[in-house]
Amino acid sequence: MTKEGVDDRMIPQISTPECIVSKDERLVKQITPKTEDFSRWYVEIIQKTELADYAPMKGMMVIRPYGYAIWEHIQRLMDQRIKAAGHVNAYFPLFIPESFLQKEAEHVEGFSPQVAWVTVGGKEELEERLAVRPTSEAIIGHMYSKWIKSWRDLPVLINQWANIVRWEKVTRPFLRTTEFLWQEGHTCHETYEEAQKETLLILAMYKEFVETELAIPVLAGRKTWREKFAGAQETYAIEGLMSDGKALQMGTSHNLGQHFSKVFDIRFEDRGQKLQYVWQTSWGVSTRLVGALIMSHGDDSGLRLPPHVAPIQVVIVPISLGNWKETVIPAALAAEEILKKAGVRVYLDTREEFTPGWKFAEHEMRGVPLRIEIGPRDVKSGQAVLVRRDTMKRETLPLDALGAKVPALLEDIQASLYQEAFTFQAQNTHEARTYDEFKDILDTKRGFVKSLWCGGEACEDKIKDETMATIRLIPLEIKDKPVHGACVCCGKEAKALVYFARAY
RNA sequence: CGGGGAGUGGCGCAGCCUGGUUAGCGCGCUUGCCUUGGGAGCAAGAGGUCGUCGGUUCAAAUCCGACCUCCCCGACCA
Repeated sequence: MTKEGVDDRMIPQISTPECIVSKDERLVKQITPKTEDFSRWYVEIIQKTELADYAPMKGMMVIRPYGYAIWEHIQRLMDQRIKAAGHVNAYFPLFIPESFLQKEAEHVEGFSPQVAWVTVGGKEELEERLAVRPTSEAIIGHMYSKWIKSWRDLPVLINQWANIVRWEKVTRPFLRTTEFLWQEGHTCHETYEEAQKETLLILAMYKEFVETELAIPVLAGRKTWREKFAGAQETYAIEGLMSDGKALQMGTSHNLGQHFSKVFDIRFEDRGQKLQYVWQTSWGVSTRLVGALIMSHGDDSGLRLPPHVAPIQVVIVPISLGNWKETVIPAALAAEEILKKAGVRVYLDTREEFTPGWKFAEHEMRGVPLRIEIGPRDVKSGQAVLVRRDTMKRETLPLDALGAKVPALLEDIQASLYQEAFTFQAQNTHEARTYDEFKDILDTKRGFVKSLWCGGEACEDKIKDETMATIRLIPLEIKDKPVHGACVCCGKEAKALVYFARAY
């Protein structure tokens, strides 16, 4: 499929209407309502809208064309940003020798429970078993040590788009699967400061990306020691609040310090002719973002896709009445052409085996941001009926105004989806000063809980044990502004203001 | 990994307890007619090794065992 075009294969392959519609009722009835059972709603949306399907192996899924098209838009928009920030793409091997993985002690300890191993090649037992990459720091570190000799070789700014395998015990489509797709950036710098600058630059880039393109507001901040990436010096992340009140980590950016350069011997001669270890970063976002889209914007009728990443931005449904093939179709084709010229991903649904009403419900479920209805009445009056998926509001528009108006309308939908999610996040972020207050909020309201924390792991663990909530982030600004007050858990002098939540 | 639930045409289910001709139903699918402004109607068709493997039995969707997969609640999880 072309960048801005809509491939025919993007249209539904299997359709299973199961309901008779009366005007005032919810149209898409084959999905369990969100409020009734969020988990069930989530998996049903994925299957019925053909985003993905379960593979026969535990924890693995097939990303189907409609779901993959969303990922391709995410890739495209993210790749542009990564390159604009000076990075280049490369590809490293899927397999990593066990000895490489074991060089960084914390790294191997953190990942070993989740690593899949290759022990046999053909019929030969391998001398050294190979890890299927759970992340690529080790293999990339090895290569960097060969490539970097001088400060003139720095910085190294490389990204790769790849698949990753982590043997998870509990899996859910898109949110946590045994194999997933992601991008991982791996950079090397002359100084700690430069690496730190890169780490925060990427964090800001992720936040801007997710908010601009996915219309999901996120918090950005630092992770606690407990939640940090195995092998990193500091981990930063963006966290979104899903519409069931649980937080989702949507991207991480690590300052690796010299942890990996020391064990992989990545050294360079600096400007003062001294041998030094490089300072590194790594960072990634994954197909989990597709899960975030579903859980942030979806409603009881199905998906609501932000126009920037929607495989189909506009669907034109011709109303088949009377001699519609002679009257309506030419008008619909003209409208399609105008929209294509305006850069809109448009699909004209001329399938005759489905009624217009059926198509309305189907495209609604699949989250198409804007529907344009053109019928005999409209052709006569030279207009079309537009229905936006986010608000379900309809308006009429002269046919010759489509080219000018629709792109702006799509931007408006994008903005309103963001605004709605932002309001939700704001309304579900609460402050708690006492532990009783804290527990009450988690029990009755969920969402983010903003509280003071003493910095002790004992409190962090106790809160997790008792409430299932974890520290999602320490906001960045608190480093500069010391806090005053008591820890929400132990009451001792607090060191930081943090966001807690139950998380995926 | 622990506790609970489930697996029968593409989807949703009945049948199982109490084994016995041809495994049913709704939706979808195919063909034809007729329709189409919010998931139309009629008619005729196609589609199943009942999750897998093994056991009991003259006989297994049904009883027994093991395994696989999914869902829920925990434990674990950069």
